[in-house]
Amino acid sequence: MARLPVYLRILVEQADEEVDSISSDRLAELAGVNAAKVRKDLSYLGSYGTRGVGYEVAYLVYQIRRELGLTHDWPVVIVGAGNLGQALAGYGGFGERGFPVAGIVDVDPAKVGSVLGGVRVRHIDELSQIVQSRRVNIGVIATPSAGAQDAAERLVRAGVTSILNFAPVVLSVPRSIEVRKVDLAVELQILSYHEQRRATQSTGLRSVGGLGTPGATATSRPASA
Amino acid sequence: MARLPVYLRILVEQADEEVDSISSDRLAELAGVNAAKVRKDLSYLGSYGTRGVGYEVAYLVYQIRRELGLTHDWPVVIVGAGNLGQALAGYGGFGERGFPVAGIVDVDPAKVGSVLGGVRVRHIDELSQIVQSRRVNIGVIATPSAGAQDAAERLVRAGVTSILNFAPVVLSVPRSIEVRKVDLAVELQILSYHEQRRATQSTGLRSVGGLGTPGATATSRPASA
DNA sequence: CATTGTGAAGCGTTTCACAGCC
DNA sequence: GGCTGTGAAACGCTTCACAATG
Repeated sequence: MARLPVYLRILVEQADEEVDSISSDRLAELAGVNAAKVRKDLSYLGSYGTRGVGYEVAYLVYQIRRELGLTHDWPVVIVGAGNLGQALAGYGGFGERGFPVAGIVDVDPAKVGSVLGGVRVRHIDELSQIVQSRRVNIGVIATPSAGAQDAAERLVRAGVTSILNFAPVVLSVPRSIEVRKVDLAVELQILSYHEQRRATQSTGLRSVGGLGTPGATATSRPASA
Repeated sequence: MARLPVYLRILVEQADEEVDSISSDRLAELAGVNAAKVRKDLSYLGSYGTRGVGYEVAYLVYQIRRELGLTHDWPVVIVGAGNLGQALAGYGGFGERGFPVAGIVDVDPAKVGSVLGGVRVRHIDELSQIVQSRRVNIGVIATPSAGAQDAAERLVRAGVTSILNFAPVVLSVPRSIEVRKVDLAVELQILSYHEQRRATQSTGLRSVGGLGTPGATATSRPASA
């Protein structure tokens, strides 16, 4: 599931380069995964490749877009106009990829009014109004930890049904709400874990064991030709 | 593995609130996971709880920190001083959590010299020098997609052994390098997939099936008392 | 007697391996 | 001949269930 967006990006790139047919082998190589996995994944879409040939790029792009619901835009609203909120709003790739920023809100009246990436920061009390008038389904939480739960509750009350949470807290929301979390500290700590293993392994300071590193965890394999 | 940092954060919070003993049940509730999972996870650390009582918070914090290699700081270097790089540098929580920003570099001479979050932006040619003098092991790629592979190669050449990549591309690096990826577009597209399912399910436009949503995927469960 | 630690079962995902097809 | 589609095996992670124990 998390791989479909990756395939999609690669396929779009390939289409830009006038490639119109691709094998599972090649796609796997570009995506840094196993070819059998690519075929299994694509088989769930019900879309068919051609045996002996491969998959038609344009058709696959269409199918994946369809499956992911990317046939139309999904406006998002950002809660929190601090460093991160500003960066997200300013990052053009958001709108480009079908997720235009319908609004940014903050609790701090001092932040209201400034313009970020073409969108004016509004007060959080206007959240419901933005969500309703712009038909927003997806909310992004870019507040400090302390404000995240409140932001989530406001988003849910406003009618948002999916949340992307950048705050390092476990949100408590109704189970019908889809939540995804991006936690920078967690990512860095996982890297730190590997660095530490590296260090202790070579010096033999610690005996054995530790948590598993099956093969090459989350690591991208070289994909050059 | 990815859960240890979450436990750690919660345990530190609990310690701040003067809680000195915690059961797997309670920790599981706060972390939004199953209690058996917590116990299994903690058992890998070799750290022992007390049957009938629970785990000693301070001791667990120490053990997890140790396992994750968080007993000392890991300076990081950020490549790319655009929106995201700026936000990352400006985000204080980075240094607080043991990952001080040792430097920010950019290819664009126009960006060099400005100061972000107390760190002056330097030219990418100085990367090696920063990595070596500051003993940096972890690099963060915050460049546009087009520059990411080059950034990765420079980081590796400079001696970095772990990379956190925010660019939506599959990096090709030696297998000894640990890479983690944070892809905002992928996260949003996964949410879009769920939104789309929601929409089609209720209107019955599409028949059945689709990719699995086992239970409540990646969703945090309510954890209130 | 509440709670840990852990074998064993359950389950979803990955990989293999090859039949089927163009 | 080359490549897809897919049963079946392998694997790893999650959950159960309960014996062990402070």
